[in-house]
Amino acid sequence: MRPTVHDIAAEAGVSLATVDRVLNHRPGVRQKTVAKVEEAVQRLGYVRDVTAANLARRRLYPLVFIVPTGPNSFMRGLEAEIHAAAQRSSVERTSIRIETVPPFDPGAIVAILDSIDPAEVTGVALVATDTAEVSEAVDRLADKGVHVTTLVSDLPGSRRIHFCGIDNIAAGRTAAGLIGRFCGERRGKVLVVAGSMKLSDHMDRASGFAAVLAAEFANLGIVGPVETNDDAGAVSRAVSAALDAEKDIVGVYNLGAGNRGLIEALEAHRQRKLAVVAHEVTDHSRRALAEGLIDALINQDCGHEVRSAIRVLKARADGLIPLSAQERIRIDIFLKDNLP
Amino acid sequence: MRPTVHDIAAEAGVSLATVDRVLNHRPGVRQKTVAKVEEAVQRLGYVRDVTAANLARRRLYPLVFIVPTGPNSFMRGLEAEIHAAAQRSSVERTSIRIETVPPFDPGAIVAILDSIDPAEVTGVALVATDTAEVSEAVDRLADKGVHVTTLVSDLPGSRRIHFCGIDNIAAGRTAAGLIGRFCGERRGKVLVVAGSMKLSDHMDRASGFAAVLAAEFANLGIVGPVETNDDAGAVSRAVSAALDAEKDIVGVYNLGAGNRGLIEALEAHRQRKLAVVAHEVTDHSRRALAEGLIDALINQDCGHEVRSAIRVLKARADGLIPLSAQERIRIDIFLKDNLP
DNA sequence: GAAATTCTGATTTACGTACCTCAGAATTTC
DNA sequence: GAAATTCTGAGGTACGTAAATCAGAATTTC
Repeated sequence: MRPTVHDIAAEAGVSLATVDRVLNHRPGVRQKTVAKVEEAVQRLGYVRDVTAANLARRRLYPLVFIVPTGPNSFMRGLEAEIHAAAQRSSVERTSIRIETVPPFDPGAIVAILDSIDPAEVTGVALVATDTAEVSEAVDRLADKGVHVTTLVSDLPGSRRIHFCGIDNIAAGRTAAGLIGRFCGERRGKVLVVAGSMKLSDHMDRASGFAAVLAAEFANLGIVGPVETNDDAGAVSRAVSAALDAEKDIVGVYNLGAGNRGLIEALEAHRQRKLAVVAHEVTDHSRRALAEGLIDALINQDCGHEVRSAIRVLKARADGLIPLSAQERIRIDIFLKDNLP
Repeated sequence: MRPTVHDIAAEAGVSLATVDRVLNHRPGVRQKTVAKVEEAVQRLGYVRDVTAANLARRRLYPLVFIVPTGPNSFMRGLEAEIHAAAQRSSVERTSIRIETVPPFDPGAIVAILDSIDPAEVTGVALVATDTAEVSEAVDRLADKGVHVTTLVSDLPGSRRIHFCGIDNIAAGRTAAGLIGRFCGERRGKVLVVAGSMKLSDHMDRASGFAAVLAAEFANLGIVGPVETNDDAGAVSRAVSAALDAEKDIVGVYNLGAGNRGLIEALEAHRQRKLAVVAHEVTDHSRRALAEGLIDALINQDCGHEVRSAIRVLKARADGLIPLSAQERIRIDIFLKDNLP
């Protein structure tokens, strides 16, 4: 049988109240007694029953999620996953509020961050644009004792406690590895399309991609990255224009959103033999993958990301350090053959 | 505030004891009263607090895992993950016993399955060889009220409640998609190496691979599958022999274990340009991927599989139906660029 | 050495559920 | 309509922990 607080009270020769004080770092216990209790804990291998503790403590975890609005399918999927997590609130003792902000609008994010009351919120998860003002607002929140974790796109300089997203440099490298291998011996250029270099995830993907292409695929060069602000129309125009202008383009890597536009352009250039890699499985990209317009999709499971963010924020609220190995978000690669 | 049993007692105008009888399907309640209570549950949206319930009932989940012995790195990794899960037993209220059996030995599996006492075990997870005798032993256990889930390799005809593993047909298809694309315009053959066609996972991979190669890559044919019983020496000899005999082999797909042997053979044929795909990330395969001997690894996260098996068995023991979407194990693809 | 302060123990209630007993009400049976 | 049976309510204890109160012991202060 697993030992309880009663057992360690008996073992240490102190009362239940004292054990409780030591375990919960409450004052009013002599150093010598603390040592006795801790020794008993060690000896019996006591571990607190978290479920019983939470029951007794009636603990709640009020969390805030900040996500951009707009037609971006991935972000809408993310929001859906947050809603799904909110449905499980009663079971997980969370209470989740979703705040939406216009995309690419650091000011709006800052306004929300600054309006958060530390008495009412224990943790915040946000999809960040990587600018100094957002970073500073995150630090201000951290000062107030609210833990912040970034979601999908990181804020490397800030005091966020964790990043719930994929390693985007590795994602870019992977895209290069795929396109490079898909092109085989062919010589030519790869068109790189990005949303905004204000997003650290896009920056990272672009640099990872460029690095591997340069190092391992001497037969391939790069056109771009072209910035589109993740607008499908802009993506479509940019890709069409590039394909028309440069006849030696043999591959396309869309590292941002707006796959609808990418697909439109590809449909108009079906006769070109292109190795195409894009990000995120959505209804559109899934169809294009099945049809062979896109060769591979790199995906991050936003359900995992949301659940991971919640776990991390809850753990930190309880003063625990989350196991980073457990919380790693994987870079999923989908061909049409392993699409779920 | 989330409603409790007290609330629904008040709402239904009955006593706590009656609510308890209804919720736990205990006898002694008139049909009319049952309806009143169930209505109140609906109206207030009551959900049982599972943690409190488990606390009160001091529930334990004794589980048995059956895994093959032998040098197979993947199986050793699987066993390590089961041990890791056993470490968390006190938190998860499980008590996990690991039974090992010689690989490819249906008789040994049957013996263990038949020796399991339903009074002492609530669930079993096993790595199965797909033979009729094992399938029948699983059904006998199911009759006795012990839930069984398969792990890694499935037992399709049996009454196992769940398969914790990847879709191996899709895995084979994916391998074909990768090798096909990696080969580009080249013409030739792909060598397929398998462990044993007695394992349903190997069967499935082989058939998925063959189907996609035939349908989509007319330039490529198949040599094999060669059976090696997952022995590294046998794999090495088989690959070397095939590469020497057939000069038009342009790719190799090892769908079983024994990557050590595969790597040995590839090292001896470094001058050949081969698209190579294998399964499972281990120390050896990881190194070979980094060195470029292997182009891609298809992986299943055995940690996920073990944790999923535990969740499923616990849920079924409580009479719940696990969410199959949650429990899907993904087909991971690793290039050297996204290796964690 | 008395008073003030700090520490410790004993005891109690609570969290939400399970499960038990016992008495009394309601219903059925003869 | 009495007896037998079935149903329901009231109340309690338990699970392992948190948190509070209060009294008494130990220690410090003057």
